[in-house]
Amino acid sequence: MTSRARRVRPPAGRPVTMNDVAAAAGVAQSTVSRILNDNALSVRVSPATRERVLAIADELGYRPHPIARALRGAPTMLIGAIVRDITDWFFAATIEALSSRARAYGYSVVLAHASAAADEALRLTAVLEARHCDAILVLGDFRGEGRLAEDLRNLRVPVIGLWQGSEERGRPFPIIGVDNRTGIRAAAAHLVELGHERIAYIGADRLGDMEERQAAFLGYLDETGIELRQDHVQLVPNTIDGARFALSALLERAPGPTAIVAASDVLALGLNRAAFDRGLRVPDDLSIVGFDDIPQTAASVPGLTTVRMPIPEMVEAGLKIGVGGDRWSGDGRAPRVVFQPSLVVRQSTAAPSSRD
Amino acid sequence: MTSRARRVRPPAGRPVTMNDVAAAAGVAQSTVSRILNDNALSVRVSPATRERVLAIADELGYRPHPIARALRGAPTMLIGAIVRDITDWFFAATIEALSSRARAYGYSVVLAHASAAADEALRLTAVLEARHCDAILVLGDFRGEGRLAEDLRNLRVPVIGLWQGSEERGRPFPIIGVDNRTGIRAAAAHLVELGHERIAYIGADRLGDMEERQAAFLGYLDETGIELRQDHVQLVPNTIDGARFALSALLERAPGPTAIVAASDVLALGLNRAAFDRGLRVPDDLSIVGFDDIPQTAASVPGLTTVRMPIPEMVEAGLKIGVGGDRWSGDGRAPRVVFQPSLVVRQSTAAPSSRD
DNA sequence: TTGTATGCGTTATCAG
DNA sequence: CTGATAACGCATACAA
Repeated sequence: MTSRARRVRPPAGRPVTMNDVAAAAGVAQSTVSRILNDNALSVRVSPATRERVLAIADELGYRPHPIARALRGAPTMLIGAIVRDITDWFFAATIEALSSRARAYGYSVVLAHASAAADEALRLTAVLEARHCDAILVLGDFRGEGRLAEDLRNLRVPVIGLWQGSEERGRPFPIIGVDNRTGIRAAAAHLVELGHERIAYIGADRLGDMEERQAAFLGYLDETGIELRQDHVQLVPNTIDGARFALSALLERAPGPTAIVAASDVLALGLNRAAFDRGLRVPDDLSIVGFDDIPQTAASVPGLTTVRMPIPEMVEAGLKIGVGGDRWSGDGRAPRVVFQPSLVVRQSTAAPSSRD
Repeated sequence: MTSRARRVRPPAGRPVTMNDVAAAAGVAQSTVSRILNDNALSVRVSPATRERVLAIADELGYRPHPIARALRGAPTMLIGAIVRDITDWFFAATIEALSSRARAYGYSVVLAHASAAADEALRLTAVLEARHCDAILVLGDFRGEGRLAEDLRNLRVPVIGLWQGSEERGRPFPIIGVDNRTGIRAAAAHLVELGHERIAYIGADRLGDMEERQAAFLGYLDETGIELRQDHVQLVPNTIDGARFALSALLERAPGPTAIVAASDVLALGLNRAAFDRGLRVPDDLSIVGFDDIPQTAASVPGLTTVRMPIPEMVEAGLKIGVGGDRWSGDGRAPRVVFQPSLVVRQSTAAPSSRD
């Protein structure tokens, strides 16, 4: 250890910059920069200075300043997730999958939920912070939030929509969705095959995917000639309590349904709990089939028959388009990817009991 | 509209900067800057130029560049959340609460989960991106991730730990926790009052809070003179499947427990489902009490007796210390806030059935 | 009242 | 091989 080996720590209380390292090493700051990112550089530095600078950088505890890098145009390695309602278990599961998958790409996730009291200022905020991000995933349907759509349109970063419903209104960004029609028809067909004849539907209003599921349900019953009472279609908030409310409405006029198709697992699980609270046994007195296959179904008593949504695969597809190999150039038609759901039969569905 | 009214849009394909606005308005960039943040400025600009510049900024669609601002030292309005396991429903609920509360402060949340395959590089990443943030909340116990702790220590931003367990090892940052002892004793006392005598415990290993709960449970049984069989304490992963495994183990040697204290709701819900799959009725054959009162309990059949964790309040306290009015100066002892949990009795607990 | 100049921490392009 | 120097977009002390 030479007499010069002990170097002056720059005044603690301030992060160590390249300048500090350069000063301590007696070289130019640009030299430090070159050494510290030697990856794709054409110029080479002498092993001697490299060693020295690296050692000093380490000793001083130098850490690159991501914001300064970002200002220079480097990617921020941040993915923005604009989510309609983070309290919705479905979107929670989505964020979980997104966060996990994003990490595989080296990205982290910035949450911006626009839900509920989404007044103008907040929508703007969500968009402003978006400029921190390398890509934005819009999770869920944001119809009615006209301003958000417009803000997104003016953004410089790629935007990918997931679960936006399938309407083709010339959206300027890629969309990833699911074949709701196939999913719902599988669910309804399953109930019909079990022998149910009074099948109800509960869903939520104003949400693209939900509306498609409702239409698919009505279409299927129509085709198969099964009668559907008007009051056996209930539209409620997509919550546990919403489902409770829906069940009350469905049972108001006898005979009630022997089976219910719920447009989401949240509603299905809420239905299941509400049925229990009313003393109805599932599936003996009431069959329930959900949609999404969220992780919460693993704790459901009884196990929930549902339509599996390939959440991880869909998120992965979104990442590929946003920051991965499938990046969309922005030319021509925005790509649309549609995934196929599949029925998962568990214990919440059975043949209608004979006493009906 | 004068002949000069149509101004040249700066070459689309690049965000509009203050310079663009300045050029279009024929003023200096600094003037634009002054006008655009007129808040606490001592200097005044002429109403004429102000009008003009504002109009042009609007016309050009100027948006401030948050990264440039951040480089100048402005807060990023980002809160980092380092979470041990985002698939854990408890932490999912925490993130939900955090995201909601943070918005009230004008902040968004950056997720960085360090879980599972947390190799060195990733830990560093988590810390690097941290410099984007104005504060960091560490959710859950990270013992064993020694490097993370060290990295956090060197950080320039305030760090607040939540649910780290209560050990007082001279941590250099504020901690917010819950009184595990009181919570577990309330749960156990409830079962004892119902008449249970064979009470088991299941929890997870290596987690600060979990260990405290276990110790509290053992201590309580000891005090009240209730016998505890060695194999009636099961340590498993904090998952639905972990609980399933634990139940198998608990029932291996007759007589099995008539009641189980689970160290988390995830375990309790898993237990409930596993009991159902084995044909055990809850609470008739088996009483279950959980810990946390996560939102998923609202869908549980039957309703889960549990110990309520004041998640929103705790998150709020963390935000107050990190970015709110209770900011910690860094001097003296780091503050510790301990919240009190409370028992919520629902349907998963009852007196042991007489056939036992 | 407004313009000029400087710096925040990097990276990149020049010269030397 | 290395050292100046100029951006990146913005805020601000200082000069006019």
